[in-house]
Amino acid sequence: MGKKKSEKQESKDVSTEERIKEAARQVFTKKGYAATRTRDIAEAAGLNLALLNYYFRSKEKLFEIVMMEKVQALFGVIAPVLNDEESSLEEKIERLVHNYLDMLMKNPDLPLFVLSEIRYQPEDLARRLQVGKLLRESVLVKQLRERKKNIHPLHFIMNLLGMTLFPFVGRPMFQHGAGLGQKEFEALMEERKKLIPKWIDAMLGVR
Amino acid sequence: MGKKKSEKQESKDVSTEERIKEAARQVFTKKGYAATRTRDIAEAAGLNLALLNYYFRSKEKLFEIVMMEKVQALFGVIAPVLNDEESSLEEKIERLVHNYLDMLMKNPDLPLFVLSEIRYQPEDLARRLQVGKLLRESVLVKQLRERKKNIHPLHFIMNLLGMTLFPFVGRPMFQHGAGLGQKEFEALMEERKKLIPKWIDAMLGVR
DNA sequence: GTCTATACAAAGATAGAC
DNA sequence: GTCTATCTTTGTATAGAC
Repeated sequence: MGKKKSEKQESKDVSTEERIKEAARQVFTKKGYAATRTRDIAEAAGLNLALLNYYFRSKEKLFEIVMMEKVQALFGVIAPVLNDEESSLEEKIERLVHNYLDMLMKNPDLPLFVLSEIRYQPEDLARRLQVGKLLRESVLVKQLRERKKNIHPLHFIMNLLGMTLFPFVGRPMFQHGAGLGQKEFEALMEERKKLIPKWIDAMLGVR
Repeated sequence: MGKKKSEKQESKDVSTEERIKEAARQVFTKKGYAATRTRDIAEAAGLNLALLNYYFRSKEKLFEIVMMEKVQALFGVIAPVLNDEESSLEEKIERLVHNYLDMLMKNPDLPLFVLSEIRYQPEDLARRLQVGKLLRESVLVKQLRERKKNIHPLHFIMNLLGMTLFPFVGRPMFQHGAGLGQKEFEALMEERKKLIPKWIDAMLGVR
Protein backbone atom coordinates (compact mmCIF):
# COMPACT_ATOMS: atom_id res chain seq x y z
CA MET A 1 0.00 0.00 0.00
CA GLY A 2 0.92 3.65 0.10
CA LYS A 3 1.23 4.23 -3.60
CA LYS A 4 1.74 7.96 -3.21
CA LYS A 5 -1.92 8.84 -2.89
CA SER A 6 -2.73 11.96 -0.94
CA GLU A 7 -4.39 12.24 2.44
CA LYS A 8 -7.26 14.64 2.10
CA GLN A 9 -8.85 14.08 -1.28
CA GLU A 10 -11.04 11.19 -2.40
CA SER A 11 -13.88 12.65 -0.39
CA LYS A 12 -16.30 11.02 -2.82
CA ASP A 13 -14.68 8.14 -4.52
CA VAL A 14 -12.15 9.36 -7.05
CA SER A 15 -9.05 11.47 -6.87
CA THR A 16 -9.16 15.14 -7.73
CA GLU A 17 -6.91 14.50 -10.65
CA GLU A 18 -9.35 12.01 -12.06
CA ARG A 19 -12.29 14.32 -11.48
CA ILE A 20 -10.57 17.00 -13.50
CA LYS A 21 -9.77 14.59 -16.28
CA GLU A 22 -13.32 13.35 -16.39
CA ALA A 23 -14.66 16.90 -16.54
CA ALA A 24 -12.14 17.70 -19.24
CA ARG A 25 -13.25 14.71 -21.27
CA GLN A 26 -16.82 15.89 -21.16
CA VAL A 27 -16.24 19.53 -21.92
CA PHE A 28 -13.59 19.07 -24.58
CA THR A 29 -15.70 16.45 -26.30
CA LYS A 30 -18.75 18.61 -26.23
CA LYS A 31 -17.26 21.93 -27.30
CA GLY A 32 -13.92 21.18 -28.88
CA TYR A 33 -10.55 22.48 -27.78
CA ALA A 34 -10.77 26.06 -28.91
CA ALA A 35 -14.25 26.73 -27.57
CA THR A 36 -13.54 25.16 -24.21
CA ARG A 37 -12.71 27.44 -21.32
CA THR A 38 -10.71 26.11 -18.47
CA ARG A 39 -13.31 27.66 -16.20
CA ASP A 40 -15.92 25.34 -17.69
CA ILE A 41 -13.81 22.35 -16.85
CA ALA A 42 -13.21 23.53 -13.31
CA GLU A 43 -16.88 24.15 -12.83
CA ALA A 44 -17.87 20.81 -14.31
CA ALA A 45 -15.46 19.17 -11.90
CA GLY A 46 -16.96 21.10 -9.01
CA LEU A 47 -13.55 22.52 -8.36
CA ASN A 48 -11.49 25.51 -8.71
CA LEU A 49 -9.55 26.89 -11.62
CA ALA A 50 -6.22 26.89 -9.86
CA LEU A 51 -6.34 23.15 -9.39
CA LEU A 52 -6.18 22.58 -13.10
CA ASN A 53 -2.86 24.27 -13.27
CA TYR A 54 -1.70 22.51 -10.19
CA TYR A 55 -2.31 19.05 -11.62
CA PHE A 56 -1.76 19.71 -15.29
CA ARG A 57 0.43 22.49 -16.37
CA SER A 58 -1.89 24.08 -18.88
CA LYS A 59 -5.03 23.71 -20.90
CA GLU A 60 -3.00 22.31 -23.73
CA LYS A 61 -1.34 19.60 -21.65
CA LEU A 62 -4.67 18.54 -20.28
CA PHE A 63 -6.08 18.38 -23.74
CA GLU A 64 -3.17 16.30 -24.97
CA ILE A 65 -3.91 13.71 -22.37
CA VAL A 66 -7.59 13.54 -23.12
CA MET A 67 -6.94 13.44 -26.84
CA MET A 68 -4.48 10.58 -26.57
CA GLU A 69 -7.05 8.58 -24.65
CA LYS A 70 -9.67 9.23 -27.27
CA VAL A 71 -7.41 8.41 -30.15
CA GLN A 72 -6.40 5.24 -28.41
CA ALA A 73 -10.04 4.33 -27.98
CA LEU A 74 -10.76 5.04 -31.62
CA PHE A 75 -7.86 3.13 -33.10
CA GLY A 76 -6.92 0.74 -30.36
CA VAL A 77 -9.95 -1.42 -31.03
CA ILE A 78 -9.00 -2.14 -34.57
CA ALA A 79 -5.24 -2.58 -34.62
CA PRO A 80 -5.21 -6.07 -33.07
CA VAL A 81 -7.89 -7.33 -35.43
CA LEU A 82 -6.17 -5.83 -38.45
CA ASN A 83 -3.02 -7.73 -37.69
CA ASP A 84 -4.38 -11.07 -36.66
CA GLU A 85 -2.59 -13.74 -38.65
CA GLU A 86 -5.08 -16.54 -38.11
CA SER A 87 -8.41 -15.17 -39.20
CA SER A 88 -9.74 -14.92 -42.72
CA LEU A 89 -10.59 -11.68 -44.45
CA GLU A 90 -14.26 -12.20 -43.86
CA GLU A 91 -13.78 -12.95 -40.20
CA LYS A 92 -11.70 -9.85 -39.73
CA ILE A 93 -14.30 -7.64 -41.33
CA GLU A 94 -17.03 -9.13 -39.22
CA ARG A 95 -15.10 -8.73 -36.00
CA LEU A 96 -13.97 -5.24 -36.90
CA VAL A 97 -17.45 -3.99 -37.59
CA HIS A 98 -18.83 -5.65 -34.53
CA ASN A 99 -16.22 -4.32 -32.13
CA TYR A 100 -16.30 -0.90 -33.65
CA LEU A 101 -20.03 -0.47 -33.53
CA ASP A 102 -20.15 -1.69 -29.97
CA MET A 103 -17.55 0.84 -28.96
CA LEU A 104 -19.14 3.65 -30.93
CA MET A 105 -22.54 3.12 -29.41
CA LYS A 106 -20.92 3.76 -26.07
CA ASN A 107 -18.99 6.75 -27.39
CA PRO A 108 -21.04 8.23 -30.18
CA ASP A 109 -19.28 11.58 -30.22
CA LEU A 110 -15.83 10.09 -30.41
CA PRO A 111 -15.20 10.00 -34.17
CA LEU A 112 -16.33 13.51 -34.93
CA PHE A 113 -14.37 14.84 -32.01
CA VAL A 114 -11.15 13.14 -32.99
CA LEU A 115 -11.47 13.84 -36.68
CA SER A 116 -12.34 17.47 -36.04
CA GLU A 117 -9.40 18.13 -33.79
CA ILE A 118 -6.98 15.93 -35.66
CA ARG A 119 -6.94 18.14 -38.69
CA TYR A 120 -4.93 20.76 -36.93
CA GLN A 121 -1.99 18.45 -36.50
CA PRO A 122 -2.54 15.49 -38.78
CA GLU A 123 1.14 14.70 -39.28
CA ASP A 124 1.70 14.62 -35.59
CA LEU A 125 -1.02 12.14 -34.85
CA ALA A 126 -0.61 10.02 -37.91
CA ARG A 127 3.00 9.54 -36.92
CA ARG A 128 2.34 8.65 -33.32
CA LEU A 129 -0.37 6.22 -34.25
CA GLN A 130 1.54 4.58 -37.01
CA VAL A 131 -1.54 4.80 -39.14
CA GLY A 132 0.79 4.29 -42.04
CA LYS A 133 1.80 0.85 -40.87
CA LEU A 134 -1.80 -0.26 -40.54
CA LEU A 135 -2.66 1.22 -43.89
CA ARG A 136 0.20 -0.40 -45.72
CA GLU A 137 1.49 -3.43 -43.91
CA SER A 138 -1.33 -4.89 -41.88
CA VAL A 139 -2.45 -8.43 -42.49
CA LEU A 140 -5.87 -7.21 -43.53
CA VAL A 141 -4.35 -5.03 -46.23
CA LYS A 142 -2.32 -7.97 -47.52
CA GLN A 143 -5.40 -10.11 -47.65
CA LEU A 144 -7.27 -7.41 -49.52
CA ARG A 145 -4.46 -7.03 -51.99
CA GLU A 146 -4.51 -10.72 -52.74
CA ARG A 147 -8.23 -10.92 -53.07
CA LYS A 148 -8.64 -7.91 -55.34
CA LYS A 149 -5.40 -7.47 -57.18
CA ASN A 150 -6.65 -4.67 -59.38
CA ILE A 151 -8.25 -2.46 -56.73
CA HIS A 152 -6.31 -0.39 -54.23
CA PRO A 153 -6.88 -1.80 -50.72
CA LEU A 154 -7.42 1.71 -49.43
CA HIS A 155 -10.73 1.72 -51.24
CA PHE A 156 -12.01 -1.04 -49.03
CA ILE A 157 -10.62 0.51 -45.89
CA MET A 158 -12.41 3.70 -46.80
CA ASN A 159 -15.62 1.82 -47.41
CA LEU A 160 -15.37 -0.15 -44.23
CA LEU A 161 -14.66 2.88 -42.10
CA GLY A 162 -17.08 5.00 -44.07
CA MET A 163 -19.98 2.66 -43.52
CA THR A 164 -19.10 2.09 -39.89
CA LEU A 165 -17.91 5.48 -38.68
CA PHE A 166 -19.77 7.88 -40.88
CA PRO A 167 -23.20 7.32 -39.37
CA PHE A 168 -21.72 8.61 -36.13
CA VAL A 169 -19.90 11.48 -37.76
CA GLY A 170 -23.15 12.56 -39.35
CA ARG A 171 -25.27 11.56 -36.43
CA PRO A 172 -26.44 15.06 -35.51
CA MET A 173 -27.69 15.37 -39.04
CA PHE A 174 -29.15 11.90 -39.46
CA GLN A 175 -30.79 11.74 -36.11
CA HIS A 176 -32.31 15.15 -36.28
CA GLY A 177 -33.10 14.98 -39.95
CA ALA A 178 -34.82 11.64 -39.78
CA GLY A 179 -36.37 12.39 -36.43
CA LEU A 180 -34.86 9.42 -34.67
CA GLY A 181 -34.66 8.96 -30.95
CA GLN A 182 -31.54 7.53 -29.42
CA LYS A 183 -33.06 4.10 -29.15
CA GLU A 184 -34.03 4.09 -32.80
CA PHE A 185 -30.59 5.19 -33.87
CA GLU A 186 -29.04 2.46 -31.80
CA ALA A 187 -31.39 -0.08 -33.27
CA LEU A 188 -30.22 0.90 -36.72
CA MET A 189 -26.60 0.55 -35.69
CA GLU A 190 -27.38 -2.83 -34.24
CA GLU A 191 -28.75 -3.88 -37.60
CA ARG A 192 -25.63 -2.64 -39.29
CA LYS A 193 -23.51 -5.07 -37.34
CA LYS A 194 -24.90 -7.82 -39.49
CA LEU A 195 -25.51 -5.86 -42.66
CA ILE A 196 -22.15 -4.22 -43.23
CA PRO A 197 -20.18 -7.48 -43.44
CA LYS A 198 -22.67 -8.79 -45.96
CA TRP A 199 -22.41 -5.65 -48.00
CA ILE A 200 -18.66 -5.75 -47.98
CA ASP A 201 -18.67 -9.34 -49.05
CA ALA A 202 -20.91 -8.37 -51.93
CA MET A 203 -18.54 -5.56 -52.85
CA LEU A 204 -15.62 -7.93 -52.87
CA GLY A 205 -17.43 -10.00 -55.43
CA VAL A 206 -17.96 -7.14 -57.84
CA ARG A 207 -16.48 -7.54 -61.34
CA MET B 1 -27.05 52.36 -63.10
CA GLY B 2 -25.56 53.33 -59.77
CA LYS B 3 -26.66 50.33 -57.77
CA LYS B 4 -25.35 51.79 -54.53
CA LYS B 5 -21.75 50.79 -55.03
CA SER B 6 -19.19 53.01 -53.40
CA GLU B 7 -16.71 55.33 -55.03
CA LYS B 8 -13.36 54.54 -53.55
CA GLN B 9 -13.13 50.79 -53.14
CA GLU B 10 -12.63 48.17 -55.83
CA SER B 11 -9.05 49.28 -56.18
CA LYS B 12 -8.17 45.76 -57.26
CA ASP B 13 -11.15 44.01 -58.72
CA VAL B 14 -13.58 43.08 -55.99
CA SER B 15 -15.50 44.98 -53.38
CA THR B 16 -14.20 45.23 -49.85
CA GLU B 17 -17.18 43.32 -48.63
CA GLU B 18 -16.31 40.43 -50.91
CA ARG B 19 -12.67 40.52 -49.92
CA ILE B 20 -13.66 40.16 -46.29
CA LYS B 21 -15.99 37.31 -47.08
CA GLU B 22 -13.33 35.53 -49.07
CA ALA B 23 -10.81 35.93 -46.27
CA ALA B 24 -13.41 34.72 -43.80
CA ARG B 25 -14.08 31.64 -45.90
CA GLN B 26 -10.41 30.77 -45.85
CA VAL B 27 -9.72 31.37 -42.20
CA PHE B 28 -12.91 29.87 -40.84
CA THR B 29 -12.48 26.81 -43.00
CA LYS B 30 -8.92 26.35 -41.92
CA LYS B 31 -9.24 26.96 -38.20
CA GLY B 32 -12.89 26.57 -37.34
CA TYR B 33 -15.11 29.18 -35.76
CA ALA B 34 -13.83 29.16 -32.21
CA ALA B 35 -10.14 29.25 -33.09
CA THR B 36 -10.53 32.00 -35.65
CA ARG B 37 -9.69 35.50 -34.58
CA THR B 38 -11.30 38.37 -36.36
CA ARG B 39 -7.86 39.88 -36.56
CA ASP B 40 -6.74 36.95 -38.70
CA ILE B 41 -9.54 37.56 -41.11
CA ALA B 42 -8.76 41.25 -41.34
CA GLU B 43 -5.13 40.51 -41.98
CA ALA B 44 -5.90 37.85 -44.56
CA ALA B 45 -8.08 40.38 -46.34
CA GLY B 46 -5.30 42.93 -46.19
CA LEU B 47 -7.63 45.18 -44.30
CA ASN B 48 -8.42 46.50 -41.00
CA LEU B 49 -10.33 45.04 -38.09
CA ALA B 50 -12.83 47.85 -37.91
CA LEU B 51 -14.02 47.13 -41.42
CA LEU B 52 -15.32 43.75 -40.39
CA ASN B 53 -17.67 45.31 -37.95
CA TYR B 54 -18.60 47.99 -40.40
CA TYR B 55 -19.74 45.50 -43.02
CA PHE B 56 -20.88 42.65 -40.83
CA ARG B 57 -22.02 43.31 -37.36
CA SER B 58 -19.98 40.69 -35.60
CA LYS B 59 -17.82 37.64 -35.95
CA GLU B 60 -20.89 35.50 -35.52
CA LYS B 61 -22.88 37.16 -38.28
CA LEU B 62 -19.98 36.83 -40.65
CA PHE B 63 -19.65 33.20 -39.77
CA GLU B 64 -23.33 32.59 -40.32
CA ILE B 65 -23.03 33.85 -43.85
CA VAL B 66 -20.01 31.77 -44.67
CA MET B 67 -21.53 28.70 -43.09
CA MET B 68 -24.74 29.03 -45.03
CA GLU B 69 -22.77 29.15 -48.25
CA LYS B 70 -20.82 26.06 -47.31
CA VAL B 71 -23.87 24.12 -46.26
CA GLN B 72 -25.55 25.11 -49.46
CA ALA B 73 -22.56 23.84 -51.39
CA LEU B 74 -22.56 20.59 -49.48
CA PHE B 75 -26.25 19.81 -49.78
CA GLY B 76 -27.32 21.87 -52.74
CA VAL B 77 -25.65 19.48 -55.15
CA ILE B 78 -27.69 16.53 -54.07
CA ALA B 79 -31.20 17.81 -53.45
CA PRO B 80 -32.16 18.12 -57.14
CA VAL B 81 -30.87 14.65 -57.95
CA LEU B 82 -32.62 13.14 -54.97
CA ASN B 83 -35.95 14.45 -56.09
CA ASP B 84 -35.75 13.83 -59.79
CA GLU B 85 -38.89 11.99 -60.85
CA GLU B 86 -37.63 10.68 -64.16
CA SER B 87 -34.41 8.86 -63.37
CA SER B 88 -34.06 5.34 -62.05
CA LEU B 89 -32.51 4.47 -58.74
CA GLU B 90 -29.28 3.41 -60.39
CA GLU B 91 -29.07 6.57 -62.43
CA LYS B 92 -29.59 8.71 -59.37
CA ILE B 93 -26.84 6.98 -57.47
CA GLU B 94 -24.46 7.32 -60.34
CA ARG B 95 -25.18 10.99 -60.81
CA LEU B 96 -25.07 11.68 -57.10
CA VAL B 97 -21.69 10.10 -56.63
CA HIS B 98 -20.31 11.76 -59.71
CA ASN B 99 -21.48 15.25 -58.85
CA TYR B 100 -20.48 14.91 -55.26
CA LEU B 101 -16.98 13.70 -55.90
CA ASP B 102 -16.42 16.41 -58.48
CA MET B 103 -17.48 19.05 -56.00
CA LEU B 104 -15.50 17.54 -53.14
CA MET B 105 -12.30 17.41 -55.12
CA LYS B 106 -12.63 21.15 -55.53
CA ASN B 107 -13.53 21.62 -51.87
CA PRO B 108 -11.86 18.83 -49.95
CA ASP B 109 -12.15 20.50 -46.55
CA LEU B 110 -15.84 21.20 -46.88
CA PRO B 111 -17.38 18.11 -45.25
CA LEU B 112 -15.22 18.07 -42.17
CA PHE B 113 -15.70 21.78 -41.70
CA VAL B 114 -19.46 21.63 -41.95
CA LEU B 115 -19.85 18.49 -39.90
CA SER B 116 -17.52 19.80 -37.23
CA GLU B 117 -19.31 23.08 -36.82
CA ILE B 118 -22.79 21.73 -37.33
CA ARG B 119 -22.73 19.74 -34.16
CA TYR B 120 -23.08 22.81 -32.04
CA GLN B 121 -26.47 23.64 -33.47
CA PRO B 122 -27.71 20.56 -35.27
CA GLU B 123 -31.39 21.28 -34.78
CA ASP B 124 -30.97 24.72 -36.21
CA LEU B 125 -29.34 23.57 -39.39
CA ALA B 126 -31.32 20.42 -39.89
CA ARG B 127 -34.42 22.53 -39.74
CA ARG B 128 -33.29 25.16 -42.18
CA LEU B 129 -32.08 22.62 -44.65
CA GLN B 130 -35.09 20.44 -44.44
CA VAL B 131 -32.81 17.48 -44.19
CA GLY B 132 -35.81 15.67 -42.83
CA LYS B 133 -37.72 16.08 -46.05
CA LEU B 134 -34.89 14.65 -48.09
CA LEU B 135 -34.43 11.81 -45.67
CA ARG B 136 -38.06 10.84 -45.57
CA GLU B 137 -39.91 12.03 -48.62
CA SER B 138 -37.44 12.29 -51.47
CA VAL B 139 -37.95 10.28 -54.61
CA LEU B 140 -34.73 8.42 -53.97
CA VAL B 141 -35.94 7.28 -50.58
CA LYS B 142 -39.20 6.09 -52.09
CA GLN B 143 -37.33 4.13 -54.70
CA LEU B 144 -35.13 2.58 -52.05
CA ARG B 145 -38.11 1.62 -49.97
CA GLU B 146 -39.68 -0.15 -52.91
CA ARG B 147 -36.54 -1.94 -53.91
CA LYS B 148 -35.64 -3.20 -50.47
CA LYS B 149 -38.80 -3.41 -48.47
CA ASN B 150 -37.19 -4.97 -45.44
CA ILE B 151 -34.23 -2.63 -45.03
CA HIS B 152 -34.48 0.92 -43.74
CA PRO B 153 -33.61 3.34 -46.57
CA LEU B 154 -31.44 5.31 -44.19
CA HIS B 155 -28.97 2.45 -44.30
CA PHE B 156 -28.32 3.06 -47.95
CA ILE B 157 -28.15 6.82 -47.52
CA MET B 158 -25.56 6.29 -44.84
CA ASN B 159 -23.62 3.95 -47.05
CA LEU B 160 -23.77 6.24 -50.02
CA LEU B 161 -22.67 9.28 -48.06
CA GLY B 162 -20.22 7.27 -46.04
CA MET B 163 -18.42 5.93 -49.05
CA THR B 164 -18.46 9.27 -50.82
CA LEU B 165 -17.91 11.80 -48.05
CA PHE B 166 -15.91 9.88 -45.52
CA PRO B 167 -12.69 9.70 -47.51
CA PHE B 168 -12.66 13.49 -47.35
CA VAL B 169 -13.59 13.63 -43.70
CA GLY B 170 -10.72 11.30 -42.93
CA ARG B 171 -8.45 12.73 -45.57
CA PRO B 172 -5.84 14.13 -43.17
CA MET B 173 -5.54 10.64 -41.78
CA PHE B 174 -5.69 8.68 -45.02
CA GLN B 175 -3.43 10.94 -46.97
CA HIS B 176 -0.83 11.21 -44.29
CA GLY B 177 -1.12 7.64 -43.16
CA ALA B 178 -0.84 6.14 -46.58
CA GLY B 179 1.69 8.71 -47.71
CA LEU B 180 -0.34 9.94 -50.64
CA GLY B 181 0.27 13.14 -52.51
CA GLN B 182 -2.65 15.25 -53.58
CA LYS B 183 -2.54 13.87 -57.09
CA GLU B 184 -2.64 10.32 -55.84
CA PHE B 185 -5.55 11.02 -53.55
CA GLU B 186 -7.44 12.62 -56.38
CA ALA B 187 -6.70 9.67 -58.62
CA LEU B 188 -8.26 7.38 -56.04
CA MET B 189 -11.33 9.58 -55.83
CA GLU B 190 -11.57 9.57 -59.58
CA GLU B 191 -11.64 5.78 -59.48
CA ARG B 192 -14.36 5.87 -56.88
CA LYS B 193 -16.67 7.68 -59.25
CA LYS B 194 -17.06 4.44 -61.14
CA LEU B 195 -16.59 2.02 -58.29
CA ILE B 196 -19.08 3.31 -55.74
CA PRO B 197 -22.14 2.91 -57.98
CA LYS B 198 -21.09 -0.65 -58.75
CA TRP B 199 -20.62 -1.41 -55.09
CA ILE B 200 -23.98 0.03 -54.20
CA ASP B 201 -25.65 -1.99 -56.91
CA ALA B 202 -24.04 -5.07 -55.45
CA MET B 203 -25.28 -4.13 -52.01
CA LEU B 204 -28.79 -3.71 -53.31
CA GLY B 205 -28.66 -7.26 -54.52
CA VAL B 206 -27.74 -8.71 -51.17
CA ARG B 207 -30.16 -11.26 -49.70
C1' DG C 1 -3.87 20.13 -1.76
C1' DT C 2 -7.19 23.55 -2.13
C1' DC C 3 -8.86 28.01 -2.08
C1' DT C 4 -9.37 33.45 -3.26
C1' DA C 5 -7.65 37.12 -5.55
C1' DT C 6 -5.23 38.93 -9.26
C1' DA C 7 -1.88 39.54 -12.97
C1' DC C 8 -1.47 39.43 -17.81
C1' DA C 9 -2.61 38.53 -22.56
C1' DA C 10 -5.83 37.93 -26.19
C1' DA C 11 -9.80 38.97 -28.66
C1' DG C 12 -14.26 41.19 -29.99
C1' DA C 13 -16.18 45.42 -30.55
C1' DT C 14 -16.46 50.55 -30.98
C1' DA C 15 -15.24 55.79 -31.08
C1' DG C 16 -13.84 59.20 -33.63
C1' DA C 17 -10.56 61.33 -36.98
C1' DC C 18 -9.87 61.62 -41.80
C1' DG D 1 -15.48 53.91 -46.44
C1' DT D 2 -11.34 53.32 -44.13
C1' DC D 3 -8.13 53.97 -40.69
C1' DT D 4 -5.78 54.25 -35.65
C1' DA D 5 -6.45 54.05 -31.03
C1' DT D 6 -8.95 52.32 -27.29
C1' DC D 7 -12.58 50.19 -24.38
C1' DT D 8 -14.25 45.89 -22.36
C1' DT D 9 -14.67 41.25 -21.76
C1' DT D 10 -12.97 37.00 -21.40
C1' DG D 11 -9.72 33.49 -20.53
C1' DT D 12 -5.21 31.42 -19.09
C1' DA D 13 -2.09 31.29 -15.72
C1' DT D 14 0.00 32.40 -11.16
C1' DA D 15 0.77 34.25 -6.25
C1' DG D 16 0.03 33.58 -1.84
C1' DA D 17 -3.00 32.47 2.21
C1' DC D 18 -4.80 28.58 4.59
